[in-house]
Amino acid sequence: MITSTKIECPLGTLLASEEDGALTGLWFIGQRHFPKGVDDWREVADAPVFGQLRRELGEYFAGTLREFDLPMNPGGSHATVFQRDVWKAIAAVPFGRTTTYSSLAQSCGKPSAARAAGAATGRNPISILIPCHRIVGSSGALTGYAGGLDRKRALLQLES
Amino acid sequence: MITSTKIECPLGTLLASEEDGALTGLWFIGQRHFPKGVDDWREVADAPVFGQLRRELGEYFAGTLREFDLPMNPGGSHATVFQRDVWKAIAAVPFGRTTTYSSLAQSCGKPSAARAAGAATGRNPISILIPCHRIVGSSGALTGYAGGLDRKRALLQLES
DNA sequence: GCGAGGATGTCCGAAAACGGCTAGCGTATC
DNA sequence: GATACGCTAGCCGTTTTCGGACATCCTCGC
Repeated sequence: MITSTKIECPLGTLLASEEDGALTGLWFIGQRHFPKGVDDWREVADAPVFGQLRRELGEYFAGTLREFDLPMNPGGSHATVFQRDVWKAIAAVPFGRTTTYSSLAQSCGKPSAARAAGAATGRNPISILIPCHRIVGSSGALTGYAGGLDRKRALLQLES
Repeated sequence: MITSTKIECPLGTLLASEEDGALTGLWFIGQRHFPKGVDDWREVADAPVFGQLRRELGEYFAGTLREFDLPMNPGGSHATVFQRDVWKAIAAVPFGRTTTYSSLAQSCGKPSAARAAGAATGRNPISILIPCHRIVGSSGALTGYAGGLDRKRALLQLES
């Protein structure tokens, strides 16, 4: 059974989802690739991991926390191997730094799959914690963000 | 998290699956439409519902039980509305009786969907308890069974 | 420089194929 | 005449298949 809750942050309202004690998703309400089965989830605001998430997000936006630390399980069961690899590579990009889509592809052992890496980045289920906003084009352009480029800019700004 | 266990019965070995206290599946090992994600499940032989299932199956094959009674939740989340309707209709067929595919279709409000009803019957996730072996062609022929016609014959024999 | 084109894994929509079917006929067999 | 096969053409939800479209980037020809 998946449970969920809503969380307010300076950039808007987030929907968080949890299963078996691990965070499985975090999306801006109505963003691109917003999950579908939401109606089947049960709203439970006080699951342990949600409390921790609220706390850490608060500190992050206050500028006092640079690395999140809580149990995560992105994508549940229907994510592909390649997607998992990409998300893992994204998670390795440190606070305040950026990297490129082709560099991600390289980390996954598929140097020529830059475009595919872009697609996988867009499907990142855990915004902010898996910092897909730190991925930019090889020219340095922002190119895209499922939550909207404004938010991507704001997050990078916050980390600089 | 889905848990599973194996159960022996006179017709072969069964795989049972459970989630949140309800039985979600029961298949003959290796049958047609055997589930796919089995590797992600965890074997836990002593879940409460499994104990009850073992007991009731034992009595059923011994001929002393005619109606199963335990929490069921067929199909998890990715089953179709039509499939659920069909399975519900199948569950309504009493011990020792049979009905036809077209009659099933009728019960679901789609009188001309007999063939589709056949397809849905084949996908029945909970063998024996949802008695898809009690469904026959309009001529009385057995026509098909995901676990093999021999087992269908045997089950009908047992109930006669 | 600058535009065009190819490589890549996944999702999405549309279209085709596929069944655990059936009723309706035309022939064959008593 | 009855009954029994056997074929055929519709029936319909689901599955499979296929063709684009992407949060890209490098190369090659001009």
